[in-house]
Amino acid sequence: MSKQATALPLVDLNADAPCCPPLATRRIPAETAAVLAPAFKALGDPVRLQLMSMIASADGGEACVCDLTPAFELSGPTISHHLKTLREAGLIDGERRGTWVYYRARPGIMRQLAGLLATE
Amino acid sequence: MSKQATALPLVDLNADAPCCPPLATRRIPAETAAVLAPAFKALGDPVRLQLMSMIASADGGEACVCDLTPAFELSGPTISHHLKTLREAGLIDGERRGTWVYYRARPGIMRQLAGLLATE
DNA sequence: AGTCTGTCTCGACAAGCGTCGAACTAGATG
DNA sequence: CATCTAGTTCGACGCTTGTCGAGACAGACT
Repeated sequence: MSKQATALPLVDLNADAPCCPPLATRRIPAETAAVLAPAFKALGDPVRLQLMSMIASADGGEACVCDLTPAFELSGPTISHHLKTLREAGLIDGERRGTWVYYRARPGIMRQLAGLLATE
Repeated sequence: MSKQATALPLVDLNADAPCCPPLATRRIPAETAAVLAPAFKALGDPVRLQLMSMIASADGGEACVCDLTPAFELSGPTISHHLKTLREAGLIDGERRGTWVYYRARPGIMRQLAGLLATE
């Protein structure tokens, strides 16, 4: 349930400190782009962007799938698929507790992405 | 050359002030997600992420296609296609000056995206 | 006008993605 | 054990995307 994209080279997506200077400050190396692009890609779908926001802004920092699914006019498998995509991009982490599954945001990678886009 | 995604409702991608509170503060409305997701999607390709960085970090704030293309092992049409994608996402703006075409980053939307991801 | 160079458009192709229903698994509860 | 519910996985379907080569277009320079 906490499966990670396996082999995260050179860039630590969980670090608190920014991995790299803003995109506009210095040209991103190809390896960095290869690691970070999938995270942006995962956020590049309206449903996943909303899911991400619902999870990150949820009370207690976590959201139950049972609360996420009915917020969309989409089938359960489709929501599950989007959550898997976010998970494999390293943006969220899921945990089963009894009957329900809860997801929480991984703050490290969010900081990496925000730092990269910073214009300062 | 400065074609825009036409009809930007509710959210002004060029504004200097953030359009909305961070993703983790309040749940993003569907309309906002629909407007912002395409920008993340455009950044969700390693080549485009590098292009974006090369343009945004270039001397004078602009980069010539003639300098961008040879930086990748890709055909001219492919680079041109990626630049068009970034353009249509509102991330860059192109201008022809004589023989060459120059692209520059649109700082407003970058701020919107960074603000949305801010964890504060 | 002719030509050369830089960039874009077009058409094609394989690969990837979003969606669904059906079938499956994990826990809870009878 | 039987059954019910919450989520996930699987297989399939059409649509989108990344890539290319061929050709078109725009300026510069003979």
